[in-house]
Amino acid sequence: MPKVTEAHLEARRSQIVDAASACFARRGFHQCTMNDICAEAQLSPGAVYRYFSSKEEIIQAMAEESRARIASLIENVKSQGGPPIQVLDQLADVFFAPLDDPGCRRDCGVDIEVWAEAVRNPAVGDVLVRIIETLREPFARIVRDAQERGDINPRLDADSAARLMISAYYGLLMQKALQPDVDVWHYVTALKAMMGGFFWFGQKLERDN
Amino acid sequence: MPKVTEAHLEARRSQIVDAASACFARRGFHQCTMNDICAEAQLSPGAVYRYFSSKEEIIQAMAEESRARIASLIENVKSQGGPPIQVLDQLADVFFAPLDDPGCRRDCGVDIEVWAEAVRNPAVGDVLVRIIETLREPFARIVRDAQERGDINPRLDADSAARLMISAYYGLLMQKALQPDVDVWHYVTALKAMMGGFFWFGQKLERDN
Amino acid sequence: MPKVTEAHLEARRSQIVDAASACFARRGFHQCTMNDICAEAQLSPGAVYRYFSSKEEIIQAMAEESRARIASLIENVKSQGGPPIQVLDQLADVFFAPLDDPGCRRDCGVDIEVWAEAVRNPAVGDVLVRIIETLREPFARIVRDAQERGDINPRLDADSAARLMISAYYGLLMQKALQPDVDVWHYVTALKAMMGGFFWFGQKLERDN
Amino acid sequence: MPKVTEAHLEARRSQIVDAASACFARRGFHQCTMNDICAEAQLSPGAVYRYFSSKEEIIQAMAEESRARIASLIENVKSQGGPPIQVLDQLADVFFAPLDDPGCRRDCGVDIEVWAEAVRNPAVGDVLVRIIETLREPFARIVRDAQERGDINPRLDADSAARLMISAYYGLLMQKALQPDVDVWHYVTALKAMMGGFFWFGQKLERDN
DNA sequence: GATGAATGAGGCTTCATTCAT
DNA sequence: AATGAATGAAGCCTCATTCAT
Repeated sequence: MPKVTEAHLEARRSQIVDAASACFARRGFHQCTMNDICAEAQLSPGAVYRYFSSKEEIIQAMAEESRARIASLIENVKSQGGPPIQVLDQLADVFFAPLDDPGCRRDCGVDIEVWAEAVRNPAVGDVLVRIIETLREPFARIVRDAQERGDINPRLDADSAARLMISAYYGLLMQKALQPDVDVWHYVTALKAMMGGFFWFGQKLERDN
Repeated sequence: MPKVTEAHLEARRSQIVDAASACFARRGFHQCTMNDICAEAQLSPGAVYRYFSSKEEIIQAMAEESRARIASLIENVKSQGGPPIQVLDQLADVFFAPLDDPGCRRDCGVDIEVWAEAVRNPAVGDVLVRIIETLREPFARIVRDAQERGDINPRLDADSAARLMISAYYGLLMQKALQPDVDVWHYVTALKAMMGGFFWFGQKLERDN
Repeated sequence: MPKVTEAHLEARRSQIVDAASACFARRGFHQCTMNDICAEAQLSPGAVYRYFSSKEEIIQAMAEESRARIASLIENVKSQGGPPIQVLDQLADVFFAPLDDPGCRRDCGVDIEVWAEAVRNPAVGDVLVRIIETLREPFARIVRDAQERGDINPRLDADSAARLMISAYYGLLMQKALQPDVDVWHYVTALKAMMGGFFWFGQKLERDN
Repeated sequence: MPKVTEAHLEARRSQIVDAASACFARRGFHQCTMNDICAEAQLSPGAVYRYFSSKEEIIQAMAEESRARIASLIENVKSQGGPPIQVLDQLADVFFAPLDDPGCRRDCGVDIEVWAEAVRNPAVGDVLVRIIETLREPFARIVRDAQERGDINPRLDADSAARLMISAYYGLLMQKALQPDVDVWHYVTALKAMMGGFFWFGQKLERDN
């Protein structure tokens, strides 16, 4: 009956990662002790260490969960089809909506800490690189497809355009972490205008305002 | 003799902050001990604590030094005058150039760690907010000035535009920290194209390619 | 059906003690966890604890097994009869032969650890004392018998002589544990020479070379 | 003034090693915590870790101290000169005397634990090997010298003879650790008889009884 | 002003043992 | 009889900070 065990194993791992997320959000990585996580997960240290062999591995799992969430977000939007501009619009909406949540400050903080961790910790770094690639590839593909169809200036570097969009997202995330009052939708409007003026020949700027 | 003392005090503080920067770049904040910093600064712990009352205060000072550097960069460019588009172009060049340095990975790492620290630590947070404002204000002013002169679409939210530029900078910084091979100048070209298509009515996209 | 149960119980205990011996030989007592032992024995912790109520009890059982082996070795040799000097010779051969095995380093290590354990742990201590007595008694008896028959100097303290023989064995065991290249048979030859010159009046030294 | 520092450093190391010896004697290595040692040494954990980077390193230092003590014992006796048989006699007296102390059980226990540690821990193993060699070499040299002078049977393997003497010492140490009532001087008498009968042609057994 | 030895709270992790199933 | 997930006390060690000199 590996089914039960497998399910149980995943349930426990989730339980722990969720508890860790909550703790990290509350106090940050380095202020947060394993005991905090254990208490939050209502598990003993020994139990937690059955599922993760170190604090770092929990962070890794958290990053990976984050990656999977992002990948499925993108997949969802892409699977609905539609013209590139609409796909990009929807992606923008889907990604930025959570940043408008008043409680997002916490999650943004964790995201930045994960990023900081990634710089020093190759295992986490790999996951973050995969997140970047998970974002960059579909963005770049959309741009390239549109370029082939003649909708976008063909001389534009698709990868750089994709990276700019990634920057738009993470850059706002960072700013919101410190200044929660920044207006997300004004920012998104400006972003869309930028993408519109940028990408589509003859696109009217007015559409975005 | 307050003059001498003052100078000495500042020299020591600089010495310590520089040592700390080097250590942080090498191993990261939380991996880096006060002893590491003391060794790097060739000072005893007691001496270091004469100038900074905690590790956190050193980080704060480091962030503050970073802010001052950024402010003076901007001041330099602005003081040269010229039309807004040219000022922005030059700002972009000045800011992004260091990211093209092969050794920038380290410094980017420290920047991100400072950001993570800022989220949990109000004193550092304040400094980082001032950095954001140091960037946002002149950017927004340039946009607003251009709007008043009719050079930029008046319906655009100047603050959001400024924040997008900040995002473009920190977003690349983050990506470079994990993927040092990203091409900075392709990215900057795309960024300028975006700003061009975005801001200036009638501006030709071709100018950016 | 107590017979079946009894047999099963003993089989399980043996299985566990053997597994423990293997683990201890591999990594040492204190480096070796109950889980290691369980894995080696292909048994769950719960099962192991059904047969032994603590790790210490396993060590005790291992020591006891060792004692039984030693006792039967001696019994075997003694049951073959023969003059004392020949019995001693054969005992020496039987005891020292295993120390000549290239893999003996491991077993020697375990023996020494058991000895160390015995010092702190009365239960194990008792078993080790019985081992000493298991050796001392027959040795001393052989000496005393020979003294009564006039073959050995009657003024010699039989117990001390027996203890010297025990020392000769365990002393080499210790040296082999650290220096596996020590030549066992040179050592044994010297030992026999010593015993010969020592015990038997008129015995020629030359017999041992 | 490196003098002060150097002296202080050695004093502290001694203080710590002494405290550790006391603790180990009382409770054994693995039952003894770093905190126990700190308390015994009246030092904080941090202080202890300034001088030794791990518990294991303390054990190593203890073993090394033991080696030095043994080496100087031997040096002392040898420097007094005299015929080989007399040197050996004196060495025996000097080595075995401490085993007659009623409190020796503790120290014997520590010695055995060090030996057990040496089997698993190469650093300690090296020190123990040096101890063996510190004993073996002078013993073997004495034997060889006597052989050259014709005092000892030349066909005897000097190294094996030396190792037998080492065994005589450590073997008794082990037995005393478990059976403190063993009579040391009976044992030594028997040992000397053995060496006498063994080594010296024509030597009368009666001299040893 | 400077030194650096000392402090000591507290972090991460291990592992012998238990107990619900 | 057996399983193996869970427990939780306790160990080793770190490191920001202090203070006697």
